Amino acid sequence: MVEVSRRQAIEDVASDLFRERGYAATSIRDIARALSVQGASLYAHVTSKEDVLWAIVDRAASRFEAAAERAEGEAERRRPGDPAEAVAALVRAHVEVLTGDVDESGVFVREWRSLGPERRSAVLARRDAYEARFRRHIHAGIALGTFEMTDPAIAASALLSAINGLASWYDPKGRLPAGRIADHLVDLSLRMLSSES
Amino acid sequence: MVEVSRRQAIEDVASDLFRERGYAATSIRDIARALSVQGASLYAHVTSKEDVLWAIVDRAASRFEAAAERAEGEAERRRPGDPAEAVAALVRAHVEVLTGDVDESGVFVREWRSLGPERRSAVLARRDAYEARFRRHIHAGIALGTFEMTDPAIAASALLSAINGLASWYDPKGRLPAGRIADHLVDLSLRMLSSES
DNA sequence: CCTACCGATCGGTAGG
DNA sequence: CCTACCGATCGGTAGG
Repeated sequence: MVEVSRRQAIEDVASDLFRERGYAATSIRDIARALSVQGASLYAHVTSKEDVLWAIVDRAASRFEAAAERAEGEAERRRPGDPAEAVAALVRAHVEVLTGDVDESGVFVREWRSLGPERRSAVLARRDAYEARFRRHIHAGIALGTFEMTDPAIAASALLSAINGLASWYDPKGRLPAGRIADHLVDLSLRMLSSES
Repeated sequence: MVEVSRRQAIEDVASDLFRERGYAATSIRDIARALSVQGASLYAHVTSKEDVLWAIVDRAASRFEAAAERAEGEAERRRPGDPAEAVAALVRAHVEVLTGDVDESGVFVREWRSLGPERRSAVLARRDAYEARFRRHIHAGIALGTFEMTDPAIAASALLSAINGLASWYDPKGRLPAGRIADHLVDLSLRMLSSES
């Protein structure tokens, strides 16, 4: 990857290390070593270690939000008011963001708890708003009879957990390409929700 | 909870803290403070910090394995060769272990990566063997036509991720009791797999 | 981006 | 279970 800035290079290396060993177990000097500079030199580009984590988590969150927004819009254009179409689009978009940058997404999924109190609760609120997209379509699908009666909150949590698990086992050089995995997860998700009529 | 031993008290407090802040972000002195003793005093009962993590992870793994073994046995006794019955029993057993001790299970699900290389790969192997139980029943169900055609490895990963997500959001004092949550997750799991015939 | 350095904290040991 | 202490490492600053 071509680095546009030193700051970006730091965040890329940090994403890799944070995902691999976790934020707390990664030191500023670990990041610096991977860039062949002294630890103290990083402070010319970042103000704190948490600052780097925040940049990664915030960018990942924005990517997920933007992709979901676009996916919902396109689903609505294709099949207005169709909850299955909307959920399928959301799942596919989520998988695409996740497989598009495993490091960044993995840090977002697993390491946001290491943020300070205000940022942590800000992330929690954004995650809840994101999950609410799924809850809304599940709720609508139940009302329409497209989806089986179920608890929308549990179904949405289970569904998102299922696809977020990908962050732990997806391997870009693995058996299946990202597109095929997305197909499978869309199928599994819809089957989990759909009524059998 | 009545503590049977000082060692057990240490592990209980450590489970709580490891789950809350993560292993790397929790110091031996944090654990000691929660027990109102000096940090160095803990070393009369444990040989290292990783030793404590290992005890927690190993015990949790054993609980999941034992529960799964029993669940498969009972399912086979009730409905021999019925993959749906087996998966339902496995999911229910898993949820019961998880909700039975959120701290221990949460550490097992999230913090096993902090173990040293040998222990980490031992845990990975046990997790794979555990997941293989699900894969086997899914494979059998597809062969029988009970389950929809799908990739058993992806389906098993997705299913386990979905229920493991519980470790992140289950609240013993929450809206729904553990039993009701288990019912929902069993339903969602079977629906995810079952063919619509 | 470097050297030099700060105070704090880490996991762990010695010896009682 | 305590006091006293070890060497190592931590995030971060000063001053160039």
